[in-house]
Amino acid sequence: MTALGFHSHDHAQCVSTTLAHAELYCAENKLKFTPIRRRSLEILLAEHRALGAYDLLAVLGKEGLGTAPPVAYRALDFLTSAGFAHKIEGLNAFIACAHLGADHAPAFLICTSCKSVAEAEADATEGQLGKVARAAGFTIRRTVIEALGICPKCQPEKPCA
Amino acid sequence: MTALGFHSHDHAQCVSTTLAHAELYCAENKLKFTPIRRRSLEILLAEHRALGAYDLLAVLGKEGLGTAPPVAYRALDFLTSAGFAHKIEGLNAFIACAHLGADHAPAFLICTSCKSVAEAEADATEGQLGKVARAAGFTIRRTVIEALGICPKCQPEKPCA
DNA sequence: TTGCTAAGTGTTATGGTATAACATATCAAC
DNA sequence: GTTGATATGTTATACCATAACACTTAGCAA
Repeated sequence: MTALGFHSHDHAQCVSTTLAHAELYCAENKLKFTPIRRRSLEILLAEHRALGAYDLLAVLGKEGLGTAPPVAYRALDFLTSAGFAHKIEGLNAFIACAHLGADHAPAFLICTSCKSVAEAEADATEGQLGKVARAAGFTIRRTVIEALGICPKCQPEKPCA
Repeated sequence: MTALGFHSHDHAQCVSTTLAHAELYCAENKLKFTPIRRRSLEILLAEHRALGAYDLLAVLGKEGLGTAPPVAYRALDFLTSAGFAHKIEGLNAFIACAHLGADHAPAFLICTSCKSVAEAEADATEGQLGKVARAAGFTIRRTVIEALGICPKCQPEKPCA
């Protein structure tokens, strides 16, 4: 279980391979990876940051792909349903999935200084939350696990670039 | 570590003792527990459910304590800062704290059927999230840990009253 | 081909959440 | 009683999200 997002990597490749996986996944599951949806995922992938729906919409608008809010929300609904993106509840914003394809319980480390977001796997049913839930007779359907704080690049010793 | 909220209890007493504790805490810390703030906490305490800011505002309004949104948000800011209430990010709603006074990292079990909310303690820095954060060199300042699911009363066998 | 159906898109309007900004009032400390 | 800090009143606005309906497109069946 590692947290992707705070270390450098070949970003162009990370984008293109993720898109390719999404393409494949849609083909296998008879999902329609339309231009708006594909482009929306590309836009999210372009950053390891969470984007608001209206941020996404602004980019789509510039490219002639739609200007009304439902355009963005529909694309985001599709991407989150397919597991290609997640919503960061603490920010009312969305981010491309870093572990594409798997049905998983994501956890996020969110830097409040530079706004970058790292995604980790956290099977909550095995952690403290799972223990509490079982003890209470509570059945977990979905978890929201987010840590707000300071990423390694933004630690006091080396301020964020 | 237990999850309060899904079992029955003496609610009137739970409200009054919590208010008394809040009163004491404010006196000790030179915080001003004004009528709006006190009444807002009472309103939240009256339910083991999360209330939206505008739900709270509606009640305050009926009682002549203010009708404009900032009234509710200021009261909620005070209550959350003092640790008397928490925001449930997944619901954009607020709930009275069940472990008043302690500076703690709350975790919530939220029933999507009857909307009741249980609060548990979850010191995230000791769990999986803490491990991931340390491995990534990330410093946690605040955590959002919420499980959406079905509470014991709402399990299929015994539908929610 | 035609026609049906399901899914996607375009658009308008509206609802729900949250805060900026500035005026006024209150209260404790000096 | 003046000052300064904090709280409140108020208006306006910004941001986040969805309802509802018209229209289009793709895939499939007769």
